[in-house]
Amino acid sequence: MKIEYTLFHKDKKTNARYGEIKTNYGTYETPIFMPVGTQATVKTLSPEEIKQMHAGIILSNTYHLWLRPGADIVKKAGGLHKFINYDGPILTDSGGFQVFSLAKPKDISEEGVEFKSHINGDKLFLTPEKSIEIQNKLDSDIAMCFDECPPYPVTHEYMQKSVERTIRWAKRCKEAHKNSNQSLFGIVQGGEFADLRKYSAEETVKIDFDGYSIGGTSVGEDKNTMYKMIDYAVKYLPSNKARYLMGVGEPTDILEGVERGIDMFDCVLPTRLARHGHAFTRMGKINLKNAKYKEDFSPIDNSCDCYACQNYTKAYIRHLIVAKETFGQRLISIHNLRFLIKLTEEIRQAIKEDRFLEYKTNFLDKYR
RNA sequence: GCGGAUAUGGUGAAGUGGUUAACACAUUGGAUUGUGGUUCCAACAUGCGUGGGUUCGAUUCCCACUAUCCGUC
Repeated sequence: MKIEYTLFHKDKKTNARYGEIKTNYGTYETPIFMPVGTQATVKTLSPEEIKQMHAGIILSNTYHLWLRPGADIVKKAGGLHKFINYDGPILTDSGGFQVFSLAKPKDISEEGVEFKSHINGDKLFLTPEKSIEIQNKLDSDIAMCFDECPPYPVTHEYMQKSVERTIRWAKRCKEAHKNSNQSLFGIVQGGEFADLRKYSAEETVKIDFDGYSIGGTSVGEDKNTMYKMIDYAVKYLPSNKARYLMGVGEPTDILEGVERGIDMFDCVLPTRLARHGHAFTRMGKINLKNAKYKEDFSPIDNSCDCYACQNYTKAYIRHLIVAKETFGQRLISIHNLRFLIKLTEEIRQAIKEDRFLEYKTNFLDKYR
């Protein structure tokens, strides 16, 4: 079956909403944060550890899995869930963002995008139909439309052409998508332009997808611009479908997104920061490599219930990171992901009790 | 004991008779938002073993001393 979104409660003072998403692999409350596992693994972590931190949906990636090991191999394995031994829901990104972010140089035409593999330089051609075909083979629960994610900033003229093309591609994605067990999300683009966000949202909604996401954020714009991009788009999205803000994962931005009516977030930040020794705490982000933690035998965050905080000290984790031991990367990854997941748990509770703004203010008061 | 060589920041190591003494590692900060896990940026020797001398000026030339290394007895 397709996923089903149910809205339970809307905050009285803001657009924040509490709901749930029913999937073939369980039901999950929203707002939700989704860990990213680009290459069919959340870097450094096992599926068991992902489950232990009460994660719901995880992400994987069309582009990366297409190049390696190849969609057919995943299909032969019995689909992504079996291949990676994860029995929770999986969302696959379409490859649109990767084409933009790492497969340069690229040549965008109406048919699709020609670019070079970042692995071996192979000439590749990705189209909406191809992306959907790959995602079908991967057998994820939620597939994303193949879109163009233009850099920031770009002229209104360019963005308009890009948005129109992304809408035509969205139609082709919908047309190519036949899998009744897989949901398909449309993506709203339009950069920082209010009129284009509106146009993109309205046209994408007309095509009728199982959920909608806001793309083209966190590509270098400042935070206020990003919040405006959300505002411009979200008001044209139907309230009975899930809304997904792509690539956003700073605690501050999650709160701002939730306030504006976003249900789903994903971000590489918690795991990437972890690999570089940075950890989220209630008081803000800290750099565990800092010399001041050499003899700090307290956990990363006293109030955290994660495996790392229950068992290990800053001094030890700092040593592991400085010594480039992967166990350190794992411990902080576990902590950072759990931190964001717990944040969304608390957000949901706050929305239920109509005190989201109060919660947000309290959180931001201490954070940073 | 004799002969020879070398002495540059935490480490390895460039370099020059004259403005800011390369670079790398380490260290210390910072960055990172639909992940190219090993990335990027920045700071870091007021001084070139010690003491004299030559020179307008010496880390660079000369002398002594000290230390280290090699050879030799």
